[in-house]
Amino acid sequence: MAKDKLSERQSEILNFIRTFQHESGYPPTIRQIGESVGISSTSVVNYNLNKLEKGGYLTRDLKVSRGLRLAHGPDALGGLGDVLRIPLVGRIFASAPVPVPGAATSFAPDEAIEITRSLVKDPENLFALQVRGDSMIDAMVNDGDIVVMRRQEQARNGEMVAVWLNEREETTLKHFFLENGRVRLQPANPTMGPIYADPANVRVQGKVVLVLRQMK
Amino acid sequence: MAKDKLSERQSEILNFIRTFQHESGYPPTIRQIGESVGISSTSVVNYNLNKLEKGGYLTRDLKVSRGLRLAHGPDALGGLGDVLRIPLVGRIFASAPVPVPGAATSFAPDEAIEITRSLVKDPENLFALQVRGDSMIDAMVNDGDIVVMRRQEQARNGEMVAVWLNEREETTLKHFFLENGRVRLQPANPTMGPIYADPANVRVQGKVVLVLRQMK
DNA sequence: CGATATATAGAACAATTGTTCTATCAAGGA
DNA sequence: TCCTTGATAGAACAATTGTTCTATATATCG
Repeated sequence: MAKDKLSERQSEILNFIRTFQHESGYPPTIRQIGESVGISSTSVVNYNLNKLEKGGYLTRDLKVSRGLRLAHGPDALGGLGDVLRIPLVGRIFASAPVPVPGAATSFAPDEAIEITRSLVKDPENLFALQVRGDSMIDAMVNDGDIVVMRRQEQARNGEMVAVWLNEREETTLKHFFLENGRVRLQPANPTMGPIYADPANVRVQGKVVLVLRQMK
Repeated sequence: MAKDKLSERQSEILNFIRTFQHESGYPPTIRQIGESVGISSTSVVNYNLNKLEKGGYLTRDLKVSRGLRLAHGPDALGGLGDVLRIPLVGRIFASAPVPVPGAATSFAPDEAIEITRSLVKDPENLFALQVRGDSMIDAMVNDGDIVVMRRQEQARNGEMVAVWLNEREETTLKHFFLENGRVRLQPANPTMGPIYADPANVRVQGKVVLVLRQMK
């Protein structure tokens, strides 16, 4: 059972939650819902909320006060349609590998940047890093710049990736090319030459999808 | 006392609230805030929240669990409305002045880029240009990059501006410094030296506020 | 009819959560 | 030096709030 049609009461509940959330900035309590809909018993509200959750109309967080949110539907609360919030997971500099966030890790970064979805084609697996130092100027990336990356271990020819070079023990941002069994890493700065490396010594850590430089 | 500058802790708190609200759909509790920022005492969190409310950064509803919301600012509860649509008015290259859009001109560009308001501090008089050619690599700006500029004829020291140099007949992006009656234009690339010019021969066309580079 | 599922009420409970009070410590000012 | 202010900690308290349990009524189905 997924989407049953709503009872009159359940519609009222949804409606009230929507209004309350909009006006208060946070969801109502069970008792507030009951009061607005004319239910004296908290258990009945709870009962209906569970129904609504089963129906996919909202999500609940158990044991959490006001722990519910409307499903992202026609006019969901957040409405964050075209704004992506990308975790700023750390710094990137030449002398250390990229701090790639773990796959299933539900980390909670206290910092994040927001960009419009239109700036990237695929919003999956993105994270952001701030560049530390001048070591990546050959990638046209300056101290303080923010690079948005997608986590991936494989690179296709021509993509700009962050790689860790075992031999040199450094992280660098380069355009990646696999040619005749060796890797050519081409700086973005057209005035500079490529470096070559053995594929075994190159570890791709992510693909650069966006570089942001904010001026003071 | 209205708008004091925030302490490090208070910034963290605001940041956490923003992130939490975004991810959960409702605000955090006092104890959740304390935990995330590293405060063991609920009274200290309460203390800082009151400070923040006095400063106008958020609103609180007394005696209400999770009863706080961020002030309608950079990204208030909804998060919507903080997307700026910036007209892409043309190309910028070395051999021509910047195509600055007219002041009151209500032009209707067919192209535009969208960015979140949080990426710029003042959303007034912005326009965007796409860089053509490799002539601005000394400004760490590559062919294809998009520069977002604010229209202005005056520059303050240290700002990165687009200037037209009468003598050389070229447009360039440099950090601007007025020193002892002459203009020093400093490339963003720290490995390159400045050029000097007579103020009469330097025409500031706009201030660079953001550089965007999208990777294929 | 009897059985089962649905919807509702009321009450009690336990956990969550905001508030308040006292105390400590450092930095200035009088 | 003493006193005030700002910032922090800890604990205790009281209100809020989600959960659970029992009970009742109504319907539907065999």
